[in-house]
Amino acid sequence: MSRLPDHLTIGELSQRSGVAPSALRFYEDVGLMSAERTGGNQRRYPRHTLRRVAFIRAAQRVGLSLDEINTALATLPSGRTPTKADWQRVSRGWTDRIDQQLRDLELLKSKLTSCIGCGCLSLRTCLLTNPDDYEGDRGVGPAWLATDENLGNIRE
Amino acid sequence: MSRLPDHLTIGELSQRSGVAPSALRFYEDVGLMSAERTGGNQRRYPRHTLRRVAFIRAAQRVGLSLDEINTALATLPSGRTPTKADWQRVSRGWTDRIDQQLRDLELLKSKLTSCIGCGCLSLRTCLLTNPDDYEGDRGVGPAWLATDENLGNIRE
DNA sequence: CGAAAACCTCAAGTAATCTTGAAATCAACC
DNA sequence: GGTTGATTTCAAGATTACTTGAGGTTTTCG
Repeated sequence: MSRLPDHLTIGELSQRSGVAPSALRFYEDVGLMSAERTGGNQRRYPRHTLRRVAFIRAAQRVGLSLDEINTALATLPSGRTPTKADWQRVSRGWTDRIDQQLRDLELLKSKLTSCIGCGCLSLRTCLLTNPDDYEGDRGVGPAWLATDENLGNIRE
Repeated sequence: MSRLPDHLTIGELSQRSGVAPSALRFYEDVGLMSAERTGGNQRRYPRHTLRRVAFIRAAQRVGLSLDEINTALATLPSGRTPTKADWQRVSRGWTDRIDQQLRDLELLKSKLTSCIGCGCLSLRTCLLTNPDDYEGDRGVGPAWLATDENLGNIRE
């Protein structure tokens, strides 16, 4: 229980990271991590692998694909142990990314709110679906948005 | 061009909604929408179908799966045309959902920020991956977080 | 009328991220 | 040393949301 070995089995790493063994093997397959092996060919993970798994999961939560994570990891120096500065450089991008996501969500929310206000769900005015305005050739102005007749024919 | 027919072909609906024909057919397959047919079996969409497509895409942007969207649509009255109130009820849930997403992201960001501050990426302290705290039996206190030796063994 | 563009169905493929299962081996414990 | 639980590999399957292709029909337009 409290033995604190400096190598973890895949089961232990799974327990402690909350990532299924199958996922860990998968990460290895795609080159995101590696493992030492016992004489009997079982994986043994050095302790710092926990950090690597943390990195991967955190990056995923920021919305990176495994491919992108691989790329991000590749920008870390392979010759030497990454410094705090290296790590900060990489994770800085995440903060930016989160900020962008926050902005997107805020925008979506405000659009949705005005949609609820008018109750229309018009493709033209409610740009939930099309971030860029696009052409539709209906000749009806904004007034129709509020008319009851235009509402909710969603279920036909 | 400006004929404004009250039925659209799949190509027209695709153009105006920005959704590929194949996707529209797919939505029909999974029961998200329906279409009238010509004598020659081609789809013809009543104009309000645009709104339904808008609904679907908007819901997707809020993070709903097509299954969830189907469920949401099912809560709309099938006998009558949904009212503005019906529609607002449904989309209210979206706003809540967006708010939740915003909260999650803010939390993630603040955690990430403190992680960057210490540069550690410890599974225990940076709960990016595990929202709920969990047990790890290392006996080392917070102090190690700042030591250089613990940093960035991400690339082993 | 006849050609071209658009549409039809159905099956299969794609992409990402894993999970499951089978059959066999390894490690740990008494 | 044997039993049991953990681990191994490899192939195939799961899920979501579509796209692509083949082979054939319909619509439209000149």
